[in-house]
Parts: sequence; C-alpha cells; structure tokens
Amino acid sequence: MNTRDKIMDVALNMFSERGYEAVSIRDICGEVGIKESTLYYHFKNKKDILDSLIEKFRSHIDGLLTHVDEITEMPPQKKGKKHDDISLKMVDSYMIDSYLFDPFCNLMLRLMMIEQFHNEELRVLYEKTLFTDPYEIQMSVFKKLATTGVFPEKEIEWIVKEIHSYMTMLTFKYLLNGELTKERKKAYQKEVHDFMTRRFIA
Amino acid sequence: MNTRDKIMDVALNMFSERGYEAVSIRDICGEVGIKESTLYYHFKNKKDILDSLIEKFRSHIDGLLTHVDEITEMPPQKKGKKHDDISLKMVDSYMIDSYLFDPFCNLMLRLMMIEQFHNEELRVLYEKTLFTDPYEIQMSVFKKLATTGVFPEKEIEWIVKEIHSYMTMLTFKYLLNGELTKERKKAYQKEVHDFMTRRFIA
DNA sequence: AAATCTCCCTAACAATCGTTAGAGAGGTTC
DNA sequence: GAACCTCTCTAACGATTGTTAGGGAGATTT
Repeated sequence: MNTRDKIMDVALNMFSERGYEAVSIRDICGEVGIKESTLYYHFKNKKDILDSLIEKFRSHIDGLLTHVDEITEMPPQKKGKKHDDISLKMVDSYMIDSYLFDPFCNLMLRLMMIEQFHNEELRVLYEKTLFTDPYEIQMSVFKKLATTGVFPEKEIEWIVKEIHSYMTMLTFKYLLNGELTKERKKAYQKEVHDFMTRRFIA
Repeated sequence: MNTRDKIMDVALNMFSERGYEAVSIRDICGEVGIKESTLYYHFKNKKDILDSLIEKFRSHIDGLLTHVDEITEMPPQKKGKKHDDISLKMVDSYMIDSYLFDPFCNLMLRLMMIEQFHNEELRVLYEKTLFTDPYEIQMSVFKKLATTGVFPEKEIEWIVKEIHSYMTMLTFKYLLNGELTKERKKAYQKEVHDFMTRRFIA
C-alpha cells in the first residue's frame, strides 16, 4: 500500500471513530509514520483527505449498484425452487458482504453517521446509501419476483417495507453500533435468517 | 434560565451537531455571552458539561419509564373499542411526544449517535435508549393487550418485532437525520399511522 | 553529466485549544 | 462596618492546531 492509500486508510479509521474535526493531522501522520509536511505532498489540505474518501466511496457504490442491476436481470428461477433462495442470495451477497460488512463501506457509513449533522453533502449521501438505495433495490428485486407469481403483486409494497425496515433496524443495531465484531455479524445474520424464514416459509 | 442551564443548553446544541471534541469552550462561551473563566465557575472542566448532560438525560428517561409503567397498568379497554386505539395512544403520547420529538431528548440521541464510537458510556446508553427500552416497553404493552384477547398470544413476539423495527427505521430516517423540522415530524407520523392502520385494521 | 521529478525530511508560523490565578462588584451574614 | 459568599471579569499559561518554506536523497529523463 502506497503512502497516499495508507493516509486515507488511517484517516478513515480515525474519522469514523472520533469524527473529522477531532482528528488532527499529527494523529494521522503519527499512525502512518510520516511527517506532517509529507502528508501535504499527497493532499492539499485536511479537507482534501475527506473529499478523497467520499469520492472513493461514491465510485465504490456506483460499482455495486451496477452489479445489482446485472443480478436482477437474471433469468427467472426454475420452478420448484423456493423463492426465498433468490431473495436471500441477493440480500446476502450484495447488500451484506460487499456493503454493510465490507470494512471500507462500514467505516464510511459510520463516518457519515457522525458527520451528517454538520456536513450536508455527507447527510445526503448517508440518506441515499442507507435508506433510499436499499429500499429501491429491494423493491426492484421483489417486483421481478412478483412476475414469476410467487407474491400477489399488490402486496409487494408492504412486503418490501417490512423487509427494508427490519434490515435497517438490524443494521443500526448490529453493524453501526460499537466495534464490528464477528459476534455482531453473526447476530445480524441470524436475525435476518429468522425473519426471512418466518416471513416467507413458515 | 440561569447561566449554568444556559451553558448546558448551548453546549448540547453544539455537541449534538459537531461532536464533543470539535466544540471549544470558547464556542460555547461566545454563544452564551460569558468569559471562559465564568464557565469554569459552573463546571470543573469540559468533560463535566458532558457528564452533567448525561446525568440530566438519565433522570429524564427514568421519569418517562416510570410514567410508562403507570400507563400500562391501566384497566383493560372497554369491549368494542378498537385495539389500535390504545397502542397508538401509547406510542403517540409517550414514545413520541415526550421522547423522540422532545427537543432535549432528540438532541441527546443525536449526541449519543455521534459519540458512541469512542465513548463506551454513551454507546451503552444509546443502545439501551434506542433499542432495548423501546422494544421492552412495546413488548410489555402488547402482552397486556393480549390478555384481553385481541391477539393470539403466540404471535405477539413477531408483531412487536415488526412494529419495533418499523418505528426504529422511521426514527433514524426522519428524527435522527438532518434538522428536526415540522415536515419531518409530519412525515414520521404519517408513516407510523399508515403502518398501524394497515397492520391492525385493514 | 546535467537537469528534472518524486517523495520525504527539519523547522517553524500564527491561531486556537483547555485551563487557571487573581481581582472586583453586589448582596447577605456576623 | 467587617467579613463572607456568589458570580463575573481581565489576562495569561503551555500545549496543540492546520499549514508552509526550504532542503535533500534517490530515481528518471534529457
């Protein structure tokens, strides 16, 4: 990892725990192992580090959304296959592993959570990433499932609201609360599984 | 309002927007209209302001929880009265007006949200106030409703989980996101009403 | 071989940080 | 009237903040 990436990595870890203003250039440089003036060779000022992190996150998210689009264009599942398979697969693989649990994304979500109240740009990104996008993705997935006839079309809106609210609550409870440990990840996954099982199988 | 209360009021407003470390003693004193040394007559140091806010919040919450206990000891509703009346009343009056919408509590919740990642005391309080307590209160209310026979007992756990997750999601989406405007409050209340209506009446 | 570019350093700048010593004005108690 | 208490002030302290000027070692280009 080059110096620039190292700075961004260390800065994100510190920003997401203590907040942007509370972290000093010297804190970051001390952890990276460089002098302050070296940091200013790679970034024009402190704000530039934050902006670069936001930019990196935006393109990361764009990549994920494109990927989700491809997934939902999959041909309909074979008959006989339980319909929770596809939804769980989508939810597990894309929403969770490469997003909520992904170390970079998880720290960025924490940073947005912390900074949203005095940084309008981050507030908008926070709302989009945690509320708008997941809801629209789930809606799109379930609308496609509906065309295969597994749900009555008119119930879809409330089914998605139910899933979305449950997963959002769990996200705040387990993934954006304290350190992201394996235990929290397991607790999160267990609750999602229980919910999906009860809602779509039992 | 005396000087001490004014300091706490201004400090909470600033802490909840920019975070504890990012707010300086001079910021607070400038807004209150006093010199820094005067602040140190009322508080022994900066941390003491935060501790006093936490203490105030704790006793505020204790009062609310006691009140909720009294409410749930109400005699069973008359037959024929729709069971959503009581739940909506409880939810509206106690969870919302005197908690989530209450200016002091709302700012404290934002402060806990911001500081939870590097203040274990606030993290624990945050988890209790936003997740544990509301869930237990709702569970207790609905268990009492069940004794009147309006719900099958065995479904209660999932009914409460459904309500709790929905309200938690809405709380983060509308009440702990941006400025707490009348529009957000209305949007929150509308979504709660729609959910309750659909879930328990339609 | 000379010149340029890349990346890091030492050393310092003015501004701001949390905090404190000590004084003074106004009211209450001996 | 002297002593005391409550509350605010002026003025300063050492430490830390973001940032910059200028230099040097090593690799690359001319």
